[in-house]
Amino acid sequence: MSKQKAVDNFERWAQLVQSIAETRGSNAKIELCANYLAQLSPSQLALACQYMGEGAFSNISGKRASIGSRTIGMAAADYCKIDYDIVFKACRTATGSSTETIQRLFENLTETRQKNILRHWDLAHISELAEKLAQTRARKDKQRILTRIWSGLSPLASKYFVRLLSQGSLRIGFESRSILQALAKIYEVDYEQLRYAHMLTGSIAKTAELVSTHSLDQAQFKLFNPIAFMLAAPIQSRSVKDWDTFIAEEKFDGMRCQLHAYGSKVELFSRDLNVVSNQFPELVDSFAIKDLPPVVLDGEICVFRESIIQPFQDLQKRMGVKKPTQALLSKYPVVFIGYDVLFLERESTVKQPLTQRRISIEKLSKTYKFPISSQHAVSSKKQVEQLFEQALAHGNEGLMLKQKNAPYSFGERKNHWLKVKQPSGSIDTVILYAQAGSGKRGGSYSDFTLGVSVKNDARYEEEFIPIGKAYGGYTDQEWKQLNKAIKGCIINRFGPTAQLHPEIVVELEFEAIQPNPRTKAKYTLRFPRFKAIRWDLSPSDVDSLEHVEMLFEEHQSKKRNPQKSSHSFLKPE
DNA sequence: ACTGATGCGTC
DNA sequence: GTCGGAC
DNA sequence: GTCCGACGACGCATCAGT
Repeated sequence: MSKQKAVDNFERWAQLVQSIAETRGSNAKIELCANYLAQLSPSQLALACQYMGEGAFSNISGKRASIGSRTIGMAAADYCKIDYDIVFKACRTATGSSTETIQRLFENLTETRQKNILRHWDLAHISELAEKLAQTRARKDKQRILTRIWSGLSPLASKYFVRLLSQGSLRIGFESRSILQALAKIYEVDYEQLRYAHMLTGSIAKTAELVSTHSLDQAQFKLFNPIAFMLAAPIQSRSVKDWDTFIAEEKFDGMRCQLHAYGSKVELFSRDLNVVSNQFPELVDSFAIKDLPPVVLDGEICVFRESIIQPFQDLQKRMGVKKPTQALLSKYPVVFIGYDVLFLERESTVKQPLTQRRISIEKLSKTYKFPISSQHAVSSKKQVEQLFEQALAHGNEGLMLKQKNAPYSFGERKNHWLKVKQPSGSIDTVILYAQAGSGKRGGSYSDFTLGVSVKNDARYEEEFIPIGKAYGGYTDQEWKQLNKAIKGCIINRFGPTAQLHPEIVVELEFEAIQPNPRTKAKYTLRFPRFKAIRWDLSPSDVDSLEHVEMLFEEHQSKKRNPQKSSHSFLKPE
C-alpha cells in the first residue's frame, strides 16, 4: 500500500478524530487537525473536512441516511448476537452513548471481533457506502448493509461511521469553526474571510475545496442559494439602556423563511436551509406573479385567517405537508411577512445598516404589494413594555429589538437582535420518573418526568400523573444534589428508567399549555424547563391538574386581536 | 388497508 | 425552541 | 460575547407488521 493511501484511508481519519476528541483545549485540537489536513490532496481534504463538520453528506446535498438510533442499535445487537432490549440498551445507559456502546461491544466480543476484516477503505468509498444506505428504503436492508460495513471497519471507525450518519455533529468538541481555523492556518488566509466564504457556500467541503485551490473569491452570494439566518439572543443576556439605538418589531410565532425571487421564479427556504416551496404553493404563486427584481427576503410564515394571526399549532399542520390539498390550503391560509432584505438587484445588502435595508424593503413592499413587519421607534423601557403588551394582544410571542446600525450578521447569534419574551407561567410539580442522560450527561439521572396532582380528582385513580418531561434549567451542582436525593426514593426500575416515590418538588416554567388528547393529563407544556428545585415544598404542595386546566382556560379566553386598529404587519393594497 | 413505531424538521 | 457551561 | 451540547412537544411521512 502506498504512503498516500495510508493517509487517505478512513481508519486514519477515525484515529485523528479520536485524538481530537481526547485532546483538551481548542488550540491543541486545531493544531492536530491542521497537521493531518496538510497531508491530504484537495479532494481528500474536502471529504475529511466534510466528515468532521457535516457528516456523511454535505449540507448542500440535501441527502439523508434516514436511519435512526433504534434501527442502528438493533443492527448492532444483531451483529453482536446479543439481545437489544436487555444488553444493548443497558450498555447504552451505562456509557450514555449508542456509538460508544457499539465500539466497546465490537472490541470486546470475541465472536464479533473474528468477523472483522479491515478493508482500509478510503474516504471516497465511505461516501459511496453512506450513499448506498441513503438509497435503500427498507430498514431491514439498511441493517444488512450496515453490518456488512462494520465487518470491514475497526471498532473505532465503526463508531465514527455511525456518527457520520446522524444529522448532528460528531460530538468531539470540534465544530465547523475550528475546522475553518485549521484551514485558515494551513493556507494562511484570514479566518474572517474564510468564515464569510463558508457562509456563502453553506458547506465545509465546498469551502475546503475553494481554499485549497486558492479560489475563495468564487464564493459569492447567489440567488437561490440560501445563506444562514441571523439569530437573536434573549434580552436578559444584555442590559439594555440605550433604547433609542434599537427599533422594535413584534416577534411572530411562525416559521422563519428566506424567500428568493427573480421574475417568475420563487424559492422558499426554512431555518435549516431546506427548500419548503412545495409546502407553501400559494406563497410561491403569489410572489411569482409580482415579477420581482432579483431579491432575497428574510421573514416569517404565519397562518392568517379573518385578519387574525393564528396559533403555531395551526401552522404545524402545514409545515410537514409536501403536497397540500386545496382543503388544507383554505383551512390554514398563510402569509409571508417580510422583515429584512439580504440581496437586491445585483448585490448583497447584508453589510448595510438595518435602517438602510429597511428603506429598501419598505419601497419593495409598496411597489410589489407584499406584507412587511410594522417597525416602531423606541426610546424607553416603558414604551417597550407597552409594545410588548400589544404584541401579546395580537397573538404574537413578544418583541424583537434590533440594533439600527447593525449589519445582517448571517449565521450568528449576536446581541444585535434581542428577543423579548415572558414565560407564560410556572407550576409546582413532583418528579415521578428519572432517566439517565447521554453524552456528558451519561450515567446519571438527568431527564425527569414531572407530575401534577390528581389526588382529589374523581377522573383519576392515581395521586399524580405526568404533565411533561424536563432536562434544562438546573445547574451542575443542582444536578448532583438531585441525583443524591433520587437514590433515596427509587421504588422501581424499568430498564434505564427509575420510578420514584413522589418527594422532590420542582417549579416548572413553560411557554404555553397545549391540549393533547393522547396524554393522560390531556395537556402538555411547550418548552418546559426547571425554574427551581423546591426543597422547601412537599408533595402536598404540588399543583393540581385542575389548576393547569384553569390556567389553560384563562389563556384561551384572551382573544387574539384582529389586525385592524393596530398592526403587527403592513400589507399595502 | 390499517395501525403503531420510527425518523425528521419545526418551534 | 430552552438552558447552563465551556471557550 | 458567542458557541455548543443536551434536552422539550408536536405533526407529518414512511415503514414494519398484521
